[in-house]
Amino acid sequence: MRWSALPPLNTLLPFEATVRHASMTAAARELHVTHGAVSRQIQNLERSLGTSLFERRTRALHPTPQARQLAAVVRDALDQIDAAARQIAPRAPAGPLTLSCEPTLLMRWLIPRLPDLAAKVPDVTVHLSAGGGPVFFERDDIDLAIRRDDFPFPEDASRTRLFAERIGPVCRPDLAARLTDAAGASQVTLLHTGTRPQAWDDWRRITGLRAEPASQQTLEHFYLTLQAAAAGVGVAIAPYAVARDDLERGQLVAPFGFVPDGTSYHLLGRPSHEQDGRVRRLTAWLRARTSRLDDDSEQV
Amino acid sequence: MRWSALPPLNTLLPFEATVRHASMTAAARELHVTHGAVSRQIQNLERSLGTSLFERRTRALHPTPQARQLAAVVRDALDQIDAAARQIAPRAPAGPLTLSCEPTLLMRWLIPRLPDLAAKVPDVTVHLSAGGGPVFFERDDIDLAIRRDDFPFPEDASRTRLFAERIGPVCRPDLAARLTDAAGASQVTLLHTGTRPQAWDDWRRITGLRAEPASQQTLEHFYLTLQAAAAGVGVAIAPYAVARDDLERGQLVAPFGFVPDGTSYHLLGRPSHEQDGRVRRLTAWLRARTSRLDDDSEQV
DNA sequence: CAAGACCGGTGAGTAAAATTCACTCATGCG
DNA sequence: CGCATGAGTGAATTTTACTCACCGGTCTTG
Repeated sequence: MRWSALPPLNTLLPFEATVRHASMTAAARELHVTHGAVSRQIQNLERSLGTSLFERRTRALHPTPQARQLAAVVRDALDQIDAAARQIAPRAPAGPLTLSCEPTLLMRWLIPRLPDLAAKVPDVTVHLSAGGGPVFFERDDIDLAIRRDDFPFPEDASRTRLFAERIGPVCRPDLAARLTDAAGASQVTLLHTGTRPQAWDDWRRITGLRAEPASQQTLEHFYLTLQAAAAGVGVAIAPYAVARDDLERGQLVAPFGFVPDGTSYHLLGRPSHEQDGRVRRLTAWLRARTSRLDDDSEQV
Repeated sequence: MRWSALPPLNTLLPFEATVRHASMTAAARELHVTHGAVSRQIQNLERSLGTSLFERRTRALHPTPQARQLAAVVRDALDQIDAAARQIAPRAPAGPLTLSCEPTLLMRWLIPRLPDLAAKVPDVTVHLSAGGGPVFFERDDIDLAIRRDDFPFPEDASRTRLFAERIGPVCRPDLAARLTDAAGASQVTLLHTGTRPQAWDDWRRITGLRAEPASQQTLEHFYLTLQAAAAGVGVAIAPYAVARDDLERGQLVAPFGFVPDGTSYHLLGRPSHEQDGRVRRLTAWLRARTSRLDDDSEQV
C-alpha cells in the first residue's frame, strides 16, 4: 500500500540522464547502452506514470516541467542513497592503485591522459606498471590490468570491456601516396613489432589487401615502430588506440583506415576490489575515455 | 562518476522490507515473491556494498545498525520519489470504482471484509456488482472484475492473479461422521450448484474419491447451497474462499479438506486505469487479503 | 536540392537478471 | 525425537533489459 505510485526503479537512471542531457542518445552514451535501451526505459516510466514526460521534436527532446521536477527529486533521492551507501561501504585502503598495461598503450595513450585523470578523479593515486600477458594480481601486487582478450583471463577476475582492437597501417604523410601506387608500394619497408609479429598477417587476412614490401624490419614495441614510421623509415601496422594522438597531430596518416581484428581490450580487476569506490571511479573514467576508441565512426 | 557507490536499485525494496520485518520470509510475503528471491536480492546488495547487512542467526535475522540506517535513508528517498510521481500522475477521476465479482464470493467473502477495506483504503469508494463470465468494462461500466480463469480473458485487460481455486465438500459438523462411514455415505444428499454443475465431478476426478449419494439437489448459487448445507440438508461442494468464514465459525466442516482444481481467481482491470493510484491501492489490498486463500497451508 | 548525418521509435532476437522450485542445513520447541 | 521454521542454494524457468538493424522525419551541407 505504501509507495503506490512508485515507478520501476530501474527506469530512474536512464530517465535522469535523459533529462539532464535533453537527449536519449547522449544519456545512452553516458550509461554505455544503446539509445534503444534508454528509449524503452523512458517508455516504461511514462507508462508507469501514465503521463508523457518529454515533448518529442524531431531532433530535440524537451523534458516537460514535470519531468524536470521529477528528475530533480530523483537526483536528490539517489544522492542520499549513494551517500548512505558510501558510509556503509568498508573504508577503502588508502594506498595507491596499481594499474598494469601494455607498454605502448601506456606510453602513447595512458600517460598523455594522466593530467585528465588527476583532474577528474583526484582522490585516486595510480601506480603504472608496464606489462602484458597473464595477470597475477597477488604475485605482482597489481590491482587493475588492461589486457587484450587474446588469451584466457583469470576465472575470478572482474572484467569490464573497454574497446575493440582496430589495426591499420600508418606512415609519414609524404609516404602515403606511394602505398596506393602499385609501383611505389613494392618499394616500401614494412615495420613489424616484436610483441605482435602476426599483426601484418592479420591485417592482410581481414582486409584482403596485399603488401609486397621491398624490405622488412622488426622493432620490439609498437612505440618504437611508430617512432620509426614517423621518421619515415617505412610503414608500420599499429592499433588505433596507440596511433591516435600521432594521427591527430598529423605526424602519421592511416591511408587504409583501421579494421577490427576481433579482439577487445578489457579492464581486469581483483574481485575483492569490485565495490571499492576508487576502483569504480577509475573504471568509470577509463570507460568514458576509451568509449571513443570503441566507436566505429572513429575509423579515420 | 556520479553515484559511484549506488547499489542496484532493484535490491532496495526487498532490502527495506527485510529490515522492517527483520525477516526475509515476511518481506517476501509482503512483496508477493518467494523468500529465495529476497534472499538473492539481499545478497546482491551486500555484494554491491561489500558489507554484510544482517547478522544471521538461525531463526532470526538481525539488521546491523548500518542496515537500519541505510533502510531509513532508502525509505525516505523512495517516499520523495513516490510523492513526486504522485504529483505528476494524472489526477484520477474522483468517482467510485465499480468492482464486479461472482455473487457468492461477493456475499460470503468480499462484503464481510468491506469494513476492513474502508479502514485500510479510506480514499477509495467501491461500487459492488454481482456478475460472472465475460467482462465488458465499457458496456457495463465496470472498472475492475474478479473472475476465475475458466474462460479467456479480454486480450488487453490488465490482470493480477489473486488465489487458486480450491474446492471441497462441506457439511454440518454432525453429518461429517457419516461421510467417512461406508454405510452412511450412501444415504447423504449431494447439493449441486447451478452456476457450477460440474464441481462434484471435478472433485471426484481430482481426488479419486467416490460419492454415492442417496439423492441430489441443485440450487442456483453457492451461497444457497451453503445455506442448505448449514441447515443439514446434505453435503455441498464449495470453493474454500466462500466457505471459509462458515468453517471458522464452526457452522460447517470440510472432512476431506480442499483441493486445487487448476483454476485461479484474477483481478481484471481496464488497461487505462493501471496507473491510477486508487486502482493500485485497491489491488494491493485485494492481493494482501487474498494471499492467505492462496496458501496451501490453509487447506484445513 | 539531393546526400548524408542525426535523432528517436520499433520488431525481432538475444543476453542477462530475477524468480521459482525443490531441496539442504541448522535449530528451537513440544 | 520428530516437526516446524527460516535462510541458503543449484538448476531451471520466466521475465526483463538490451542490442541490432531498420524506419521515418528533419536539419545540414556541399
